[in-house]
Amino acid sequence: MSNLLAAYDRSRVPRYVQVASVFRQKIQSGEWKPGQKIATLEQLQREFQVARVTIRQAVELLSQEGLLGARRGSGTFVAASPPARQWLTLEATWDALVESVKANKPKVINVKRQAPPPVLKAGEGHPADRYVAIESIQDRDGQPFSVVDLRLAKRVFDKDPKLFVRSAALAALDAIKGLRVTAAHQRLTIGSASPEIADRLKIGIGAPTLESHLVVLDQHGIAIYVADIIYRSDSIVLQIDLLNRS
Amino acid sequence: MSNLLAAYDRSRVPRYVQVASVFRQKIQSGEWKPGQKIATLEQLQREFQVARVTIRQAVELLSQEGLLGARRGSGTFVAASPPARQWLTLEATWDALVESVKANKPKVINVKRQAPPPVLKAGEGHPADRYVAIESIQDRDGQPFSVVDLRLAKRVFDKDPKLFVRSAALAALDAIKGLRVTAAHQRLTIGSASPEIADRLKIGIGAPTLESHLVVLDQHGIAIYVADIIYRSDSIVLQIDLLNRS
DNA sequence: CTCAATTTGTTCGTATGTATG
DNA sequence: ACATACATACGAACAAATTGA
Repeated sequence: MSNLLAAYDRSRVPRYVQVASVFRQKIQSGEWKPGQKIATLEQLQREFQVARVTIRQAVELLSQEGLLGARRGSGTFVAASPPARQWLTLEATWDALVESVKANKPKVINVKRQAPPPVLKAGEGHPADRYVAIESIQDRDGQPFSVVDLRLAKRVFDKDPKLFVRSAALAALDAIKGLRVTAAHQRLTIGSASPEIADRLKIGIGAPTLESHLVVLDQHGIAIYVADIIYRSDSIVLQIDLLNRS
Repeated sequence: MSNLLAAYDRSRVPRYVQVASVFRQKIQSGEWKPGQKIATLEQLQREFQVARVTIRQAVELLSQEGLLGARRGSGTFVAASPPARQWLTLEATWDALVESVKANKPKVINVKRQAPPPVLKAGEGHPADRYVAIESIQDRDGQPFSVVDLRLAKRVFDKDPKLFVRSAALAALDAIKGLRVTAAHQRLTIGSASPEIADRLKIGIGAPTLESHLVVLDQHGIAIYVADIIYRSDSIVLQIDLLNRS
């Protein structure tokens, strides 16, 4: 085994939190099965090269999350039915994406009728004359899972303002007649939550996020839809059919 | 402005680390430009609602990373040329993916001629008779960026064992004659690094990772290639053309 | 049933890190 | 830089519950 102590120090996260995140992963991956008794504190202490109290703190943390339960004299056990993770599937094709966002009812936070144009990189088309900005939060089961900062070409927005505010803009785009989408491109990266985002997604500041930069072009190569979408990183799955036979 | 103090407490990461991660994001996103003078400690202290020393600690952390520099009496400045991030683009179509991995020279850590079959979920095809396991690390510029845990159908592996060990297995798959790939599916999630992975990728334990579960089926629906690939989450971009007109 | 071994829970002392004013 | 308070981390010891011989 390699040098664990050096690994702990590569991060400034408290050790018991690091240990807890390893435990959590083991439970969620199924390496530790529901109801199973895990190793004793002493064994774990040796395995993770930390003090017993530190293991205890990690166990304590996961007990609060409902993933572990410790019983004095008998041992520590994985919960019989650990809280199931609610996965949210991100789609990687236009049709599937539009279909999946139809169910969304965004909470609109802010609408600016006159907004500065979005920053477009090479290959992201030409800017429209004017843009409208729409900020919104997407929920599922009352839990926020993404924050959307959208620039929409005003010309497009004006075709049906209410529709764009009431429903997911992508679905609205698809529904509008006489509009031809000729290119749609998504760029995904992993970032960390700013204070505003952390507040809106109910996650910690600096917690990992999945950031999507989504650009849609019309038949003239004009960027009519430019969104920066930030998802909470737990509970997000991206499914990609590499051969595109849907 | 919302309640920052509650947001800090949602995470057990030290405050100055949280503040530092916000600063880092501002620099990397370009909101704070190279060479620019940032706000004074007093202003930042008010904005972030933390003590002065806490801001100082965050600045200190980023100074060590070469992103900030503080000069007594004059202020704190963004580095003139912050260390550029090396982006690694993940492709979302078979052809682009195969093309992109051709340049990879994996460091093979371990090869097992007889390995247990991979765990296949619904829609991931049928298992082959026998599998070979290959563990490897992918580097770029001497920096490890991913760890691959691969199960390869033995029948396929035996067609050219050296090729599979020497080059990226996906490219090798594509190169082998008489093999028809009929489906290839990728499932991406965001996870956290186990001690082993942390050690191999030179990141902190529990640091966010991008996990790819990649399954390739042959003409009989047999899962001939099943890989679990773990990437460091910084420096990864996923490009998706939603309309597939490449 | 009793006893001893096992296992978690709790506390003490100490040192260092974090956070505030 | 200082004073203060609390969190983290370690090692060690002891208490309390459980188990099985």
